[in-house]
Amino acid sequence: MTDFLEHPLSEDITLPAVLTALGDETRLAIIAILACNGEKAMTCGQFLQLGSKTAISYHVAKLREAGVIHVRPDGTRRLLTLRRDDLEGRFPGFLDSVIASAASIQLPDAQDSTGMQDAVGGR
Amino acid sequence: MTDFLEHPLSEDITLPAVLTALGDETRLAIIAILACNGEKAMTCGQFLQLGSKTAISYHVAKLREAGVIHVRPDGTRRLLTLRRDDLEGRFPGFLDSVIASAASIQLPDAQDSTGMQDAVGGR
DNA sequence: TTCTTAGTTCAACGATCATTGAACAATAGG
DNA sequence: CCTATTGTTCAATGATCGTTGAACTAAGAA
Repeated sequence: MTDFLEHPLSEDITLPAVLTALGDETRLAIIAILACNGEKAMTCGQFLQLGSKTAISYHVAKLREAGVIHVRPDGTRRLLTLRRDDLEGRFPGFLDSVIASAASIQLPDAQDSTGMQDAVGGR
Repeated sequence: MTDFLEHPLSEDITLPAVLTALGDETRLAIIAILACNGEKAMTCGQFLQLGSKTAISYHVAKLREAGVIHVRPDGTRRLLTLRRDDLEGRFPGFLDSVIASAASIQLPDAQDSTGMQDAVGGR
């Protein structure tokens, strides 16, 4: 596993890149879930409701490369956090409005019918 | 010219569609210019600095289909306006933050070196 | 009518996208 | 050691994207 995860510097985060990164239902769901999880980091595995292991890895990389999230290796896991402060500094008010609007979107539910089960609470 | 231009109803405007529509430098420039033009409508021809006639037509259609702008036929022209109220109703604060952030992006300048010349005023 | 202006439509093209499955790497636990 | 667990990488696939140029439509002006 390449341990040097590239993150753009705050000042290198661009609006088109962020908009493109968020213009996908899966990635929007990821940041919505991250946001309503407070400051706590989450792992890739907690998003498997949204797609295959490979797909999540792909989308997480997109969000990281755009500067939307930070990814920190922790053993075999990756701890994901929203880059709230960096985004607020670059595009004031933007992330909050996106999160507020995205929160009302129904998450693509997993292959059972028990509702969100522990989609947000983690496991 | 098909005179029935399809616009999504306000309640059918989705966040992923809007984010995707704005995740392109040319389209971001279009809405930034529209925004700093106040309430006044603009025509496609006023954006030819940003690309060919065909390209502008393509991007304007994308913005319209996503619900970001309204397009009204007026003779052979199309009068473009931002759907400010509809977007504010659906995603409060979103458009303003995007416009504020996009305003500081340098517009792709035309093929001369005189700066922005009449980038906003049209030709 | 003819000519011009404003914009659309179409087919083509190369580029990027999102997904899949198989293989792999790295850590953790027995 | 062996074996899960967690996540990445790769090649392949079909879909969508953004641009181009040519042809076209619609309206206005001479």
